[in-house]
Amino acid sequence: MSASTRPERDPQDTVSRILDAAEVLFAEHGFEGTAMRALTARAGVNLAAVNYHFGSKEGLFQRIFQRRLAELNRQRVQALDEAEARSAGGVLKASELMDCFFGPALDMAADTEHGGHTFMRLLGRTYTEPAEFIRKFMAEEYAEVMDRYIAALYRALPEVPREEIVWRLHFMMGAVSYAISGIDALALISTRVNDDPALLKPRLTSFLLGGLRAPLPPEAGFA
Amino acid sequence: MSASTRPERDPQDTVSRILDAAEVLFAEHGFEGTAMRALTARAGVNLAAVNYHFGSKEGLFQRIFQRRLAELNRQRVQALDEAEARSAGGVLKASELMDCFFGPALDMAADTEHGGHTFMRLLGRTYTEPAEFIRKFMAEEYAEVMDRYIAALYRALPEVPREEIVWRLHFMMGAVSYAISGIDALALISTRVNDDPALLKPRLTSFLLGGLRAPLPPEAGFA
DNA sequence: CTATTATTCAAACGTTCGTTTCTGTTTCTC
DNA sequence: GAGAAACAGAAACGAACGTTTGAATAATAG
Repeated sequence: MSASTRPERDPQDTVSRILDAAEVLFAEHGFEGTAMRALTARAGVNLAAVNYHFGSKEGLFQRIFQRRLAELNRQRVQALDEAEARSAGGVLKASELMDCFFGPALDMAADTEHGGHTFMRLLGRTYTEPAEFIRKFMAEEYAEVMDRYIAALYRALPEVPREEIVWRLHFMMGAVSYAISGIDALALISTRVNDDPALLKPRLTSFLLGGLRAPLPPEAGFA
Repeated sequence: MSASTRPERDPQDTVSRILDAAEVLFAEHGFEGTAMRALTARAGVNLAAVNYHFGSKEGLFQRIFQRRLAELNRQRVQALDEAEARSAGGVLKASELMDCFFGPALDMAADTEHGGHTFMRLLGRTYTEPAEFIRKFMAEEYAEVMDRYIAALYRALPEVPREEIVWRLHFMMGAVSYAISGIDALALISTRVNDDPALLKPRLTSFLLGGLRAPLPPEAGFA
């Protein structure tokens, strides 16, 4: 059994096995709550493999976000590019912009076969546990796409002050993030509800559009 | 220096000093990310004090939620009771219900002097890191208030299916939670924005109402 | 005052953590 | 096929973790 045995493991396999296992465990137990030994055991690799391939646990965490978040925001920018090209200089409607921005995120969240859903849950978690070492990275990754969408939304809704748009985009991202983290939090507020993921997107879209186009709040601060 | 020295420490002080310090650190670094030694050092108490007074780290975590969450949901039920009494059997408007439900949360989040703001940040985190031992407790704590508000919202908006109301309440809680966690996540999406906490409440309320009253999504699922 | 209880404290417990080291094995290069 | 580079694997590293212990001190009751 020397010349006939095939190599038992794909050479590039170890890295992606670690990434997949880590995505699941980080999403489930958080960064601090995930032990290297549990992680490597799930991936079926040696304990030292993470440090060898990613340098450290933090390096692994960062790499997970790189491969997913870059792709997500690339899709968002591309969707906006295409929509703007289609409109030929005209102003895009807010509903179109919403589809371009949240569509890729919701599609990724609906993908349960390639880990997209898992990553979106992890992303939702990470917004609320802003580890210092990931904050700067996230800000860079989001800078371009945010600037472009805020500008486009302002053109679509000139009657809404720019600052209000920033706030409402913030609110919307919160709603989406929770909607994706989904069943867990939903079970908190009511037992047994139809959680068909195919229905989430239209539900969420109409809710978000309603919020985005809501009447402006009464101006406070006159005293 | 024997008879003249006063007792140096308030007897009940240790417990609340621990609770306050833990609230801050759990909100900042999460449950797993907070070390007992860092916690007791911040509180200025002995390392063993947490286990003595709360049994365990988990016991302390649970106690934090008991003292705040019970009060929060008590205010919500009371606000609903009073509104229903005022209306004398009439149907409450959705905007009134929103004020009753989210008002106490936003007020608590605006209280930076007694730790209310810190706790609401911790609460937002905890929704997304559903530790098994806290999930059941949260569900119990929320059961009554959720049932009552969902029923009241359905009376206010009979044209919106009950299931849609549950979803939209879910979306709204997500938006509120992110809005409260606030500046941190907001800095991600745009630099320099007016973050006056007094303006948050009206901003958020109009956004939420817009979403709650939005046109229903196109019915999917005929295929 | 004495006896009892409640609390504080320093020290140590055993365990688990992320990381490193070093040896063995495979894979590529010439 | 020899040498170099890349990778896998077992074992150990020191540090930090949550918790426990037992003695010292403060408060309380009879």
